[in-house]
Amino acid sequence: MALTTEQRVRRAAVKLFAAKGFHGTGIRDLAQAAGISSASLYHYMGTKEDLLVGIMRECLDRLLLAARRTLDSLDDPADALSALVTLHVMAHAAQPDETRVVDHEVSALSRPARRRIVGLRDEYEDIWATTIDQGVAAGVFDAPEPAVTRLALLEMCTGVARWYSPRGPLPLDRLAARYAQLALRMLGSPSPPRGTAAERAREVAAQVWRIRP
Amino acid sequence: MALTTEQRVRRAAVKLFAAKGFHGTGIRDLAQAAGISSASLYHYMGTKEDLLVGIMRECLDRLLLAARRTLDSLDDPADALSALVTLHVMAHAAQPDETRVVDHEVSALSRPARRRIVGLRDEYEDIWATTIDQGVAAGVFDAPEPAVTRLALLEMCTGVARWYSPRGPLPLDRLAARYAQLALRMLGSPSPPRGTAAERAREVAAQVWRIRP
Amino acid sequence: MALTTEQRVRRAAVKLFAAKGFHGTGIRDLAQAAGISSASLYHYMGTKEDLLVGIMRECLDRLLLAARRTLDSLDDPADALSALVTLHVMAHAAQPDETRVVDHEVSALSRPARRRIVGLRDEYEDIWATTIDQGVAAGVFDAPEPAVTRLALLEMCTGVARWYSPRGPLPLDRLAARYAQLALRMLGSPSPPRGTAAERAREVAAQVWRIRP
Amino acid sequence: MALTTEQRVRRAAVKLFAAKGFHGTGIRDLAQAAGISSASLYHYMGTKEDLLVGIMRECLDRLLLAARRTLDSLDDPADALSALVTLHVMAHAAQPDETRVVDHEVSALSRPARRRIVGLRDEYEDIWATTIDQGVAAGVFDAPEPAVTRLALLEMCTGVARWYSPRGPLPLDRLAARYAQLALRMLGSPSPPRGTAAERAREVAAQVWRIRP
DNA sequence: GATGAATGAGATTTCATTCAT
DNA sequence: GATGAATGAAATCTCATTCAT
Repeated sequence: MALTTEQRVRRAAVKLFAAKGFHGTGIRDLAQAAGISSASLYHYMGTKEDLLVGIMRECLDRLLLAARRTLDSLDDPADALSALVTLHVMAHAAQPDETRVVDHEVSALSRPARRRIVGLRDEYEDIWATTIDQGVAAGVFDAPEPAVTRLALLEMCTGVARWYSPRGPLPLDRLAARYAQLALRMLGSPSPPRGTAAERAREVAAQVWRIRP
Repeated sequence: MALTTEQRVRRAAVKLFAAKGFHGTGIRDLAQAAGISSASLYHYMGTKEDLLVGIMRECLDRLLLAARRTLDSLDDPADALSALVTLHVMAHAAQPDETRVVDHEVSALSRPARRRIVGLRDEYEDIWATTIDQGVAAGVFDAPEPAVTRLALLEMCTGVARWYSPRGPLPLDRLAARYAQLALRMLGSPSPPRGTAAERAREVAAQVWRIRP
Repeated sequence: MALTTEQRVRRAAVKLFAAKGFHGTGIRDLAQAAGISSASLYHYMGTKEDLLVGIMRECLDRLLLAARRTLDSLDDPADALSALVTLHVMAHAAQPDETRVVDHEVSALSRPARRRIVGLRDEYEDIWATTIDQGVAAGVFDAPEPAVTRLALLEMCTGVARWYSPRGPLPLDRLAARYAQLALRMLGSPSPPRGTAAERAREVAAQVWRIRP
Repeated sequence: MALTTEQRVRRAAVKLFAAKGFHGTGIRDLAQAAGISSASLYHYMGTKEDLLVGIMRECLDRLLLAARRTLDSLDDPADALSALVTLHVMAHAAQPDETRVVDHEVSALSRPARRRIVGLRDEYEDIWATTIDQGVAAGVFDAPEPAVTRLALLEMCTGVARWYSPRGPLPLDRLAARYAQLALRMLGSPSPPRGTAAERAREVAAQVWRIRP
């Protein structure tokens, strides 16, 4: 079960890009962290940018997969949003480095790569937008400016990656539940989140990220 | 009222650091954007890092000043939090570049500079923490995990800098009001934000950032 | 009358590109030969390719200038061809490094640069083609395949850059005269080259390359 | 009749060295063009330089062999020179890549390899020198500067490799005949080239290079 | 025979910074 | 004040080559 060199490279990159930024991370830093020479690095990646793109793609692909898989079995908008928040928070708490890279380094991408990555991000955000709209239409959400509310929610949840520590006092599932509560409050939703949503979100998280809260 | 060269340098740096990151911005980029030679740059700044520190200091100093000045005349915790949210949102919407630099480039600082900047940031966040604690103690806020709520609030409000555009459909004061509402909802506060808080926040914002909403 | 650094760079490049080829010459070789650091090199050139293009352009520009200036005052096709050969040989004998670079390193150019340089070369060769055609039309040249003859002539004369040494037994003007004779023989021209052509060619060579035979 | 891997490597090298130069051709380019991995390349060649030397040796060996075999059966200097020109032109037109490599990449060789290759080239040129000298001695050639004439002839003929295309309008034997005529004109030889010389040259070319004009 | 893995050395180019003018 | 000239260090990436499998 030892890691392959390729995996070691990827992990080193994720950690360093998150800590020092893409431009702040040198090829030598990467090589040293992966335990190989900087020339050998080029067996496992194309350019440094390819490495970045790979990290971002995988992270966003998983987020999209998780969101879609979850919503497939949830009809109630409050449940759906609850599940989205739970998943998003779990993902960002469990993979803070990956998600921070996705969040912070878009500007480091070349034009064509940026277009692709932003496309994925937009797909993901569209899922949130749709869910919110459905809740508003159903009369269970109160969101005068749905777009503003969506962005507020997303930024709030994404921010978890910037401060959550598994070594802190709050276990991951408690954190996620708390955030789901905050989200429903923001939407003026009277109903407390039902267990089903959180249950479903946890199942999917376990499948997609192998998170076991 | 023409800008001094020093101001031009500062503004160019803010824009470029925000757009491409500190490490992604070269000294020559700065010089070109400021309209001087890269050698002349060194008359107006110390090192590149000094420039970054200056930008961050000023931004945080203003935020702190604004927060303190506002709270001086507000007793009610709901009013106080309302005002803090309003100020924070206005600052981040009106100065997205400055605040993004503060937010994203802490890792680019050397150890001693980082300590100072993080110190300022912590001072600022302490004001929020105190305000929340007071609301909880007074029974007007429902925040089982006050620290989590504080971080959720801050990330939500800070995120404004990443997406708000003055050319969008939402005027700044409406945005701030909406965020204040969201914040109070998150805190389970029954009382709608009173006009005084927003009023006071706008006064201070006008003094500190010359924002006229 | 000391050389500027830029001139030293140019000369070093000409010598090294001619001796070891463009790809065989490293940036460090250039810097060392020019007596500056490799970083300083970039004050005086853009990229290594820009340096190559500059060398080629200048060389071809001069060749074109010389050819045009000469033909302006020569009507007789035999005289004209005589003068072209004389100029070409003098240029290639006096500037063997420049001309060898033009001759050998076209394949090292990027697509757009190559297009420009080959364009210049074609302009120059067109002058030869026209001159030969005129001689054939006038009945003074016998060239069953004018294009073949032109290429044979050009290759023969260009080759001078690959072997001629000013330290050899043959002075430059004797060499040029000999080549003019060979060229007219190849064209089956009965008339010996008149003095006017060589005279005119020498004048122009003195103007364009400051050659004093 | 499929090619062996070794032949594929050799041909790929010839093509690439001719097109991009020795230093401009990477080991990976070679491997890709030969359809094997770059590590496998080292089963079929020693170093990259060995490959170059092999190409040059073979090319020059064949040229020498052809020249010697031809002259064995030709006594008349005009016939001999005619045959030399014919052979040289045919070789350079039929194998432009090989001959261009011989011509352009001598400077890429290490000292000892260069000595050997230049030795072969000198042997070959000596054959031309001797033939010209004999013609001069016999009074059939007019060459005031025999060495200059030899170099002019060789450069003219070698140049064929730089422009001749089998897809052009001129068949190979017509081209060779034209060049033989040009050569004899340059030498002031009154006699038209007799059929025997061309005949013999064609026979040898067929043996040595399997050229069928 | 064939190749993925590996690398030290070196490629070109940019970096932030200094200094004489 | 302003800048062209200069540079050591470092950037990303490629080089030819070796070797265990």
